[in-house]
Amino acid sequence: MFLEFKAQVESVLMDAIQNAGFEIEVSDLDLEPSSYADLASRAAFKLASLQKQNPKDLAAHLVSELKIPKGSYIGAVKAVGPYINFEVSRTYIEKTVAEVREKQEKFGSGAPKEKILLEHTSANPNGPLHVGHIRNSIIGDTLSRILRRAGYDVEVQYYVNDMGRQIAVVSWAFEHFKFNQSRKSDSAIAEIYIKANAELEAHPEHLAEIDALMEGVEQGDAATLENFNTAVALALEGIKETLLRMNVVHDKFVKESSFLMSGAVHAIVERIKATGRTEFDNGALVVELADYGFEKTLVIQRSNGTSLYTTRDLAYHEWKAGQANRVIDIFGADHKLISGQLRATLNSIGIQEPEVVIFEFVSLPEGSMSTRRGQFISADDLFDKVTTAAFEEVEKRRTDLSKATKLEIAEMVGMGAVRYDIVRVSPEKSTVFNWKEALDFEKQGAPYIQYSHARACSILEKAKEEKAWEGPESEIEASLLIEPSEIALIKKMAVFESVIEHCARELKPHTLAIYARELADAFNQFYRFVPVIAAEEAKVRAARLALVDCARIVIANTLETLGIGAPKSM
RNA sequence: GGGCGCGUGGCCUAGCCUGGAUAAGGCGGCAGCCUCCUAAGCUGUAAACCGGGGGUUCAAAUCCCUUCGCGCCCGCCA
Repeated sequence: MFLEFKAQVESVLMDAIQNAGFEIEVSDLDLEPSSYADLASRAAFKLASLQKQNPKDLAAHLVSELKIPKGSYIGAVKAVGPYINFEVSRTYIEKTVAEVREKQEKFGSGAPKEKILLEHTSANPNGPLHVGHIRNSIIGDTLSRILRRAGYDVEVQYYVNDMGRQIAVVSWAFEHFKFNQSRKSDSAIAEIYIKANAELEAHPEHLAEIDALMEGVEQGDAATLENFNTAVALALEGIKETLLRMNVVHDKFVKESSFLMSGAVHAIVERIKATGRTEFDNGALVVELADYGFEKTLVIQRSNGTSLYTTRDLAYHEWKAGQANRVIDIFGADHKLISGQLRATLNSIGIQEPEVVIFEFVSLPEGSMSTRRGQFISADDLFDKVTTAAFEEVEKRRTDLSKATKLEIAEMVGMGAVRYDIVRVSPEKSTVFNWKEALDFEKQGAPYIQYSHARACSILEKAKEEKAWEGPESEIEASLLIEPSEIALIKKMAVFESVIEHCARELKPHTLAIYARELADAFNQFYRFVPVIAAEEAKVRAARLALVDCARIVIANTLETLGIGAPKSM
């Protein structure tokens, strides 16, 4: 709805500018929402410098030239100083309500678009996911949900490192340490992986055994492969469980080894060699990328002839490029350089490069996290503590509910809090994990938004019980929705689609988190100031109930896009 | 040493790309609001010269230069 409004403002304003005898680009209209107007134009500033005239006079002049067609989404227009302020019309308000009621869970969705292949998480299967990994999962999953809502056909993949050095260490660890069957499989893997690393550090003479294992896999040795697979499967089983609890789902788990087996790794190395930008450096095959701005060469083959992660990743990206129109990767800040080199190398052989979203690190007060050193807070641990804290909150507030219901709510609230807490911060900000904040269900969090959803549901439920509501299909007079907080709420709902569109274009999921909070703010203020069930007139009550239903829908759609549960009661 | 990112009230963040109207929100502080649809809510209030310095511009948190601080990277690891 908002996008149509904006288009109308653009068209009307461009006409006025033309009628006034000026010329300007649409982008110079500088249309932005502000606290003064639904859309404000700063075109007068631009024209002022071109025409050498006072921007105030220009703004007033342009407003006098404006012609607003009947039934337009544009209501009042005012020149305030150099600004031209546009308000939406009643038509806009009432159509928004009608559109939400009609489209329901589809409200805010865009038209079908091309296929996108999005890769996220892809953590090494050498232990459980920790709080650093889940920033990747949550950014990636939220982005995939945003893109789907925007209309893209999104396939989500997890790239499984099933043959790197770390996995060789895990495999080696299996033969030297006892695997604890009673623990969650990924944690048990981490346990022996940490021991193995300590052992290898103390006795570096064993490192040759790791190299031997890696060569075995590279050459397709059945027994070694089998051992690697067992280790990877165990770790992955636990990781998948953790992802599922976060409401994160991957369509495919793609193994690195498959590209070696298929010959794709060998083929792409040959293709890179054919560009003439490779050379041997102490026996290793390296790619020269100075013309792409990289001082260091990129090693794509060890001197013993085996491939590296990067080599297999090149083959993986070649394959991905053939599967979709766009390829998006979510990587941690430690991948900045390597992903740049990867892109450059792909570009040099004419393969479509991925769009890379980089997020900065989550560290602990005592330093950065490391699975190898055993210094990390596992995601499972965080989830358990958060849902326990949420359960205590529910217990305090709702003595009327069964334990099962309270547990269900606590799970939604706790996991929602985790997801929201991570997604609300823009990815380029590095953060320090803090237990106190993680366990604090503050207003700027998922519980606040979930609570506004529960309140909306509760009003509708009560109205149904009291037979005061004819249900979502009832005829209403939207013209009765005139309270300031009603209008503010409707305007907030109307921009949902444009927020989705913006997040999808910029690949910035945190903007949606901020919108969710603002939407909840708008609903809570409406809730506070406008009686619904207690409304005097039946027609007004019906219109307000319909509005509550709309708010319920848009809040639920927003939460769904954030991958956060929308409890009907809490 | 080089590259990239970040630096906004006591604390955590939004805004920066695409410069413009009082720098926005939360936590914490202070003062209020439950005979009324769930107080995980609402209202009010104090608190920031947007790390420092310089520049561009009619206009800079936003762009440019410089400097300081923090994070990440600069492996035949991933």
